Amino acid sequence: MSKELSERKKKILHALVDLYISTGQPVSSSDIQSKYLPEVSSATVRSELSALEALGYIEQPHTSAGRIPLKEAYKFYVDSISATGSSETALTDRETELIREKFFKRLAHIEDMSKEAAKIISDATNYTSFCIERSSMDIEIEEVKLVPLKGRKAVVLIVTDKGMLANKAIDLAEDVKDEYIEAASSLLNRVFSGRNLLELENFDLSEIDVEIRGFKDILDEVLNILRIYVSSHSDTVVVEGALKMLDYPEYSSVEDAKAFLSVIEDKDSMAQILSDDGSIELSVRIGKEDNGVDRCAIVTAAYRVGDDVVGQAGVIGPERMDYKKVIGVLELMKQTMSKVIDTSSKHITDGHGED
Amino acid sequence: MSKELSERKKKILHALVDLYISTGQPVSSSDIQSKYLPEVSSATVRSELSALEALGYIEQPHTSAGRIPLKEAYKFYVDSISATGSSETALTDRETELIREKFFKRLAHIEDMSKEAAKIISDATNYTSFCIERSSMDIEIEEVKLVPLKGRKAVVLIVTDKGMLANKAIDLAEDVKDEYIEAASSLLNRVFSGRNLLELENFDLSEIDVEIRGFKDILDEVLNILRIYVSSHSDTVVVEGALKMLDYPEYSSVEDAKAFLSVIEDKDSMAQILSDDGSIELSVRIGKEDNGVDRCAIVTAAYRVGDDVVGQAGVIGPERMDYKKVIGVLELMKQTMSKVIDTSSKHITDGHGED
DNA sequence: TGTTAGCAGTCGATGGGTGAGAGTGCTAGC
DNA sequence: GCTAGCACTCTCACCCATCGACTGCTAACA
Repeated sequence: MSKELSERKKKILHALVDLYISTGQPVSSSDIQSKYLPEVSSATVRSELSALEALGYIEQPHTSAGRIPLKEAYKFYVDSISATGSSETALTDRETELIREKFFKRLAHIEDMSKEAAKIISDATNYTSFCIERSSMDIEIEEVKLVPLKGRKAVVLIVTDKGMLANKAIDLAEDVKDEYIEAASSLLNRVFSGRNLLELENFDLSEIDVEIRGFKDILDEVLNILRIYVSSHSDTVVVEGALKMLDYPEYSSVEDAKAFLSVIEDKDSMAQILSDDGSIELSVRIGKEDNGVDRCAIVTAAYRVGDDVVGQAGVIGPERMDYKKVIGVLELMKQTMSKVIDTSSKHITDGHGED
Repeated sequence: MSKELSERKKKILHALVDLYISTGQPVSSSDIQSKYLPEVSSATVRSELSALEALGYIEQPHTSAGRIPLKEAYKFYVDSISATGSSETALTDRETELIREKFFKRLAHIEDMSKEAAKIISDATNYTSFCIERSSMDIEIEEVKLVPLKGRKAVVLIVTDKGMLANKAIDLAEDVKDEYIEAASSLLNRVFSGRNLLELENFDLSEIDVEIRGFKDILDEVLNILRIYVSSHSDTVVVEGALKMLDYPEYSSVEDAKAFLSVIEDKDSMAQILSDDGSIELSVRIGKEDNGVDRCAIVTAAYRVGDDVVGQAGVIGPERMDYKKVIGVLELMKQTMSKVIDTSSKHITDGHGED
């Protein structure tokens, strides 16, 4: 790929992508000429176009058709957007304000923040969006409580520095005395307090078997709760507006639609697809992936609190995507998410049990 | 609709639906004759067919095509299945055993039982399936506990007769003494113990304002937790295999597919669609609904524990559905679900908190 | 009266042929 | 280096003829 294109070639290439994004139709030399380059003739544009085709930027579906952009053309286009101070023409001030407002208003409840964020992004862009929360698992247990209930039941409470708590009702073997509960409580605290959740994965009870004696069952229970917690709180992926992709002619056949949806709805494959560019500020990937989302472009942005990346959000759509708008919205998301999380993480978060 | 069809008409109608279900193509007189009625000629079948058409059971897409079943024909077909001791030919013994085994094995964890059940049904039938859990809300609060944690935090535990528990960390205004906690605990118990969750919806704190004094905040918190619990634990709907519908030619256009999927994935509209025949043992609804799932058949079965309907599961598919198989699988579901729930409801169920 | 064979009629699906339209590449001239 | 003009290519939409699948009807038969 030759490093530098002439200014006119750049202009033409940019125009072609612009037109293709808005119409979805192959772009002809005269389209470009009349709307973007009135100072030259279409024949000139044509010769430039065949040069660009030789360079691998664009192609013709067939001889008598216009040109459509290839991957390289989109890359060039995205680069040229980011270079020229992104959010300049993408969103109007009014739109920006509206979206920003939504972010601040709807993200008040931190529990399903990623879901709400994905919704906002999908609504604003009209593409399928996703949000992935990287659970750092850098969570420390502060306190473990064993609370006796009526009957032979008890509840285990686990309090962490991030304020989360897991609880589970357990059956006790027999009616037990307060002393037993207290002893168990203090043992549990000695064993678990101050530990990081990650260490627990290969935690061996025998390390501390001097004292366990009658408490083995309870220790096992607690360990089990923690393991379930860790495994169920790995990265969570939320997808919103999956069906929006079907609005675009790229996915007008049911087979394609089905293939797309089955990848999109499988959290695991999504997590994997997105794992590559976890920490990249703003990543744009275009074109063939060997993983089922062919002919797609994926734009992701990481949001962070302080220096830590806590999640990513993004958009998945046809290659022919309104990159300007998408990038604009995602920039907005980054700013607001970081702020919202930062302010709300000071409060303890809640969890309500499930049946 | 004339009350009784001649035996031969019944046989022909049944044959027609059978053939149409398996091929999806309009059925011709000679198809029926050769495969189901070799003792008469196709001309005879033809005259019977036009009689059945006049009766409103079947129709011709166009003059030179075979007949396809109408709603009435499906109804007749389903009735004739249920009449002849359903699960006779539907599933082989081996299949039955396999499915039954799956039910017993995979439904061990009661938390996501409906999800698993839906999965099994969808796998077994190859149709989109759903499962709806009717949360009776007939839940009584047994005990409320206020557990102090380190710092200024405390956890509210609510234990119900169904074993569920909701918890939430709350901030206390200031460092409080044990006596305060104890007093609050006993007040909470006096106020809430023995109450049914449903009464709480329009519960007025002022009723008991004699004693609340310094405890108003905590009472509010608890009430709030309960309300959130009630609202988030209304009927839950799970859908599995939504994309399977797209395998059937009935939904080969993207528009149709999209319309279908957007109804299916909206829990509320699903809940509404299914609310009609909540307590019906086995309900089959075929054809035009004014709610978005056109040209669909919906088969639902209620499962119960004792006399209470605790949920429904079912299948949604093209009118041209393998009713024998579906009904067979759902029968199996009813039996096993009831048993599984009954045995496992003796244990207390757990809930682990979320962040 | 019910059943059957035979036949004409109807309609959808398929496939080749045609003409219009869109866009290009090439060439010659400025 | 640019441009006007023109020949060329290819798709798309349309028409038309043909084929095949069924039916409905009629007349004959038990």
